[in-house]
Amino acid sequence: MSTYLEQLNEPQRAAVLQKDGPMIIIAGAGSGKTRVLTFRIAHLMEQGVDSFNILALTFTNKAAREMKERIGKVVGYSEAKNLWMGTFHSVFARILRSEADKLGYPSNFTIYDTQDSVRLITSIIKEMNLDKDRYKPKQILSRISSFKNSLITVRAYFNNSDLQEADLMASRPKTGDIYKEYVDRCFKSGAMDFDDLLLRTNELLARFPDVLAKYQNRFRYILVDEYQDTNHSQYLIVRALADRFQNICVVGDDSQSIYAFRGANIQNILNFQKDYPDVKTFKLEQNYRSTKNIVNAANSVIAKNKTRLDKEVWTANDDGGSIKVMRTISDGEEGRFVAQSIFDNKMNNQLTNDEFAILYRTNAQSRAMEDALRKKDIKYKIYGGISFYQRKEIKDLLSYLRLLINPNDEEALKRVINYPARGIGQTTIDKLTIAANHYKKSIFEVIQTLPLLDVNVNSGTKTKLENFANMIQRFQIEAQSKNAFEVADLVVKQTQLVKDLQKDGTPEGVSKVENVQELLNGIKDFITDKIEAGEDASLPIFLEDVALATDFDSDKKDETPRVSLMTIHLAKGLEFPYVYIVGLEENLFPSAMSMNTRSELEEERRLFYVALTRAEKQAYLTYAQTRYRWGKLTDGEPSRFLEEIDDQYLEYIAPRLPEPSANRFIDASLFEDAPKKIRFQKPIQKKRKEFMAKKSGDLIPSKGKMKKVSEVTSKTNLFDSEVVIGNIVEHNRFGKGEVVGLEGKGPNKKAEIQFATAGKKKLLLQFAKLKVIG
DNA sequence: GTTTCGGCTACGCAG
DNA sequence: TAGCCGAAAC
Repeated sequence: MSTYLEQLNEPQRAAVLQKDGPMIIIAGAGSGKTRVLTFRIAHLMEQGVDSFNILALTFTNKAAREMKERIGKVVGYSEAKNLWMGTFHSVFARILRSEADKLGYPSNFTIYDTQDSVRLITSIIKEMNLDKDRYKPKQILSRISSFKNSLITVRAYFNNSDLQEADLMASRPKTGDIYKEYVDRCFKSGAMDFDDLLLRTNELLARFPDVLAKYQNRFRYILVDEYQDTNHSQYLIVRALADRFQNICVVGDDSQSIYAFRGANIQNILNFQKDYPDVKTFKLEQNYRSTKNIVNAANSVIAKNKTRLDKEVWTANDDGGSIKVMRTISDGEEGRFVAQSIFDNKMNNQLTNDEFAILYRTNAQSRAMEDALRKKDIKYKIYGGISFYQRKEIKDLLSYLRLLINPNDEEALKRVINYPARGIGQTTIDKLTIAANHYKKSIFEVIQTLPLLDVNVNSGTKTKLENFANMIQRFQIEAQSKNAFEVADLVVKQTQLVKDLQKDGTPEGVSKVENVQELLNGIKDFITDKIEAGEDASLPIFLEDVALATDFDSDKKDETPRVSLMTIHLAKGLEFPYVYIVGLEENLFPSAMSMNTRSELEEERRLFYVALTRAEKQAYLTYAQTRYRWGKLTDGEPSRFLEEIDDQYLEYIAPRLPEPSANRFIDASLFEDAPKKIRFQKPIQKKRKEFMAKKSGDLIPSKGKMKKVSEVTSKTNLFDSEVVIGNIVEHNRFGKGEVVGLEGKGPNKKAEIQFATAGKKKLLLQFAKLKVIG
């Protein structure tokens, strides 16, 4: 028996050894799921399954890379290289490229990102003379996206009176027309959006039985990770591919299904047993990641959900510390608390930045955290938000590259046709667009054949257009003999893109130039990496990687350790010793938009479950009483999720005020974001009010675990985690002193302090108003 | 045709 | 607060 099997527990081993037939692995948080998947694939290969016949669909490209790496260690890298492993989008984008002609697409089709899609829809709405306030482009796109994810094509839409009626009732009767135009324009541009990558794969497999047979035959063993987050479109692809051999293994955790908003259907995992009646079920319930306190607290919350598969997550790990709950007066103070706490934990426990993560519900919350971390000089990295590839200067350069690969790419063309400015304005673009629709050509084709067409542009503009088209064509010719980096470099020089950025001279301009440089370096790295791996290093592949890249994919290896900041959605699958979950307020988390239905609220609760189960050693939960939202100061109440955690796992801690500033009596930073106005508490339900009062220390706590009350004085009570031997502290009466000893536990914890003037004293931390100053 | 400025709106998560 | 869009000025 191979040695790796000995590293597994009983259910893990059983799941690895189950070779054929449909199977489902219900994997609780931190239950060693990746290890099982890895070993299972390695085991299949050792059993003689050709790596070429295995398809593994992961949630991120990074997960795929890491898994390949680990499998390589077991079975050898040359074998592992042939595995088909990646996200749905990247695997099927690759397959679609090789089959594109069957669907009438060029193999160099562009992948539109959300921004491209929104811009296209915006221009369609404008061209159709529709009210953009009624037809909000983002909303329309999300509706179109949900159509596509449910395999509702334009034709299906117009055959479905319910859908049309729904749009009519929503005062958006032209939704179907926009959908049709959007699909047509994408097709004409040789572009697929994210949803098309799945929809067109379905189309390919449905319309071409020989293609289906080919891939069924190739992918004899299929594994799908994070199955609870697959949408209908993905579900159908998997089912079609697995239909012949039925060797389908799905892994997931219904408690961690958090992507309903993009069409994920939790029923896929709940119904798997119905889809494959002879399915073998495995449950991984032992958590290896977190302390008992964290696991039990998370269990106590998720138990409130009704829609669940039966399972019991447990751990043999230590109890660990209680989960710390912190109330602050503002989002700014919340940030300072987190930064201070990270600072203290680092000092007291000899930790590095990368052992901490700050998780939030919305990207907008990162700012307060960033400010506080920067002030404390703590290095951090933000994941998500506006990614590198979405920056204007980067997208502009990428658009040139896209355009020379696929000149029909309308969104790319519109971005660069007048950037840097070359006298081709909106009026001209509008005329070209009309002509393109009329002649059923792409805009680029219209420009190329301008003399033959009846387009009302003056001769000066015609020359400018010709020059532009000639330049793109020159790039295309050069691209045939040059590599991706050389082409990009040429584009930068010829278009004078960098010169344009340099001329404004502002710090933003400088950083933009640096970004362009970084992109060029990125292309260089891409080429080196691919050539080393013996893979395709061409420009189209680079553009595809970029289009499907997530923030984790561009992780630099050499960097200094940093605190990770990200949304909870992004944190799925990750783990950190210390986790701060911030912004635990009603209307923020759970989100105000997710409180209308039970299922929405259950999804928010799963999201909280995901957040909590990221923590290995210690979790902190914070909330702010006031917060800037939409540029306004708003009041908040503590999140219901705080109430839902069984109280025995929580500890409400006191604010530790920031380090003294130059003026030791008045700390200016305390007032930076003081509420500009004081509002009266709005009437709230009794229970919540009591809860809030309790958590905030205004009432005497019934269970005696509340330890702190004062926020007004500059000195405050200190607790277990916050004072260590060697700390310099300050006491109201005794002045400064050094902590020379600690004894007792919890509320009885005492510190022995050598005061400079008052001598040695033993003080109960629970009562002594101390301030750590060094 | 290009640039700038002011008003409006947005903060829900993502491949 | 920021980013976007349309109007006005150049």
